[in-house]
Amino acid sequence: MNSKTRVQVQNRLLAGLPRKDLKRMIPHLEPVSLTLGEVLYEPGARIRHCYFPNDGVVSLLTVLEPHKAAEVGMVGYEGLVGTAAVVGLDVSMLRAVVQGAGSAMRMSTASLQKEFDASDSLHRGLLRFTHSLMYQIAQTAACNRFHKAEMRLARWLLVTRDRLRSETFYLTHQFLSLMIGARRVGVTQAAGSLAKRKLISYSRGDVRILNVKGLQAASCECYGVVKAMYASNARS
Amino acid sequence: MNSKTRVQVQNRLLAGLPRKDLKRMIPHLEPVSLTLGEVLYEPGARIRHCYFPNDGVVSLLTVLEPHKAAEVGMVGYEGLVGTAAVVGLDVSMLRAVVQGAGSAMRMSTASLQKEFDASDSLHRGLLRFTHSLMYQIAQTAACNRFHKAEMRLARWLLVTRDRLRSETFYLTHQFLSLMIGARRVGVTQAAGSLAKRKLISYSRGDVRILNVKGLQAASCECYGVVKAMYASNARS
DNA sequence: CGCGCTTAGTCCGCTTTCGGACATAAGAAA
DNA sequence: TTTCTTATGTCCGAAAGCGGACTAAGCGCG
Repeated sequence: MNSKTRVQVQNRLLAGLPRKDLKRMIPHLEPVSLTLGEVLYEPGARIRHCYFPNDGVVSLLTVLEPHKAAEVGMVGYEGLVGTAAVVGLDVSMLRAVVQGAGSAMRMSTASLQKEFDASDSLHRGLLRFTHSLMYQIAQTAACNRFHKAEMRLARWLLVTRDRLRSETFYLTHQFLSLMIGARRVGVTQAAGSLAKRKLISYSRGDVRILNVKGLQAASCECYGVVKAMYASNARS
Repeated sequence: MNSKTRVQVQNRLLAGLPRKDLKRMIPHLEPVSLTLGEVLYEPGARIRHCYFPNDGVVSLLTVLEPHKAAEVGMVGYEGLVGTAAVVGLDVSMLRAVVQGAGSAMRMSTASLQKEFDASDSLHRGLLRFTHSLMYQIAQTAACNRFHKAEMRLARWLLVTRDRLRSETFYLTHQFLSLMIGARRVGVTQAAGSLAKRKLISYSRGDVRILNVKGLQAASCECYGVVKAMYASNARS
């Protein structure tokens, strides 16, 4: 039994495929671990592999300057990182960075392009996911414009909690500031305010979510909107 | 000669199709005029038709509250309004509103879905356009976060100028405020500042761009970034 | 002509964020 | 233990944006 067959495929796009299609893909799928902070794509760089996360989370960031970026979307086990490469746009405009450690199945873009044409199921699943992601990004665009740092932080923590299925994770203020597109100081203040209200605790990178309901109340509606959108997408 | 055959198909997605594919689609394509301010989709409403603009521009907005919205993308003759419907997500999350009058070919989503499956060319063109749009939205998400109202306004005017191929157009401050996601007062101030520097003139809705170079300097880099992205996409 | 509607310009006080600098504090390394 | 590095917490003045209210200017229409 080699490492490939040992890995559980939890990715929803892959798991939803007919056995036949998945079997054909297996030889081209390489299990890889996603380590915290790992950068999968950098803007302007060629996309050589696409990633089907099994667990963990990958954040997509628009980078304006090296230390000025904002997260525009998150991809977990429900999707694929690198959708653009599938249609031939293989130079990334975004930075993709592992934000919650986990594992993924990766595939060269060339192989994936072939499979994309060969498997109707994969084709449909990918297109549908892409559009969900687009809506997520669109919601984030408005959120970035209108909602305060504290609300965005609360939203971000909730989304991350859902994805990682955990109430605690490791994050520095510096990292969070890149995610929600604020200054580190802004994160310190927002996190302090949430902590004061016992919604979270925070200690040197160790975040604990103490009160989910309360955190939802402190976040913006974008959390619920995007979650509902993904849920309805999963059903249909 | 009926009205259908009289209309010039200028839309790039349609014009790029093999004659055979286009011929098959013609009976299902209905020429419609896009009138300024017309709302094609409202969030939550079903998408019944998709639009291939020939000229004019359609803005895509994320709406948070009836009078709180931000534009996340613009679609003109290079694309299609309603891409999501093609993959079965036929409830719009965005508002689509005609921002520059013109004309389009429209098609029922059912017909378009069939053609999407039948025509490889259309299929490829649509997927590629969708990803360009996604990048555009992602850039806007960061722009909304980091750039000042005046820069966003300058960017918006430049993009609109490119799309409409005109140096003058009709826009109220109220309308612009929805586009760039600011208050009407914010638009008044920003427009006043640009006018003072002789980059534009503004009089009761009548906008004239006086100095393109200067306006570019006053705008954020997002203008160039998105423009370059579309250009490279058109080439490849 | 004049009323009323839409569009535009201004003012105010308040909150949020910015950019920069600086002072702790916890862990890791020496 | 001491030193370094990284992570946090705090403070400042300045800028931008918010929400609301109010004035003024153009325009159509009776």
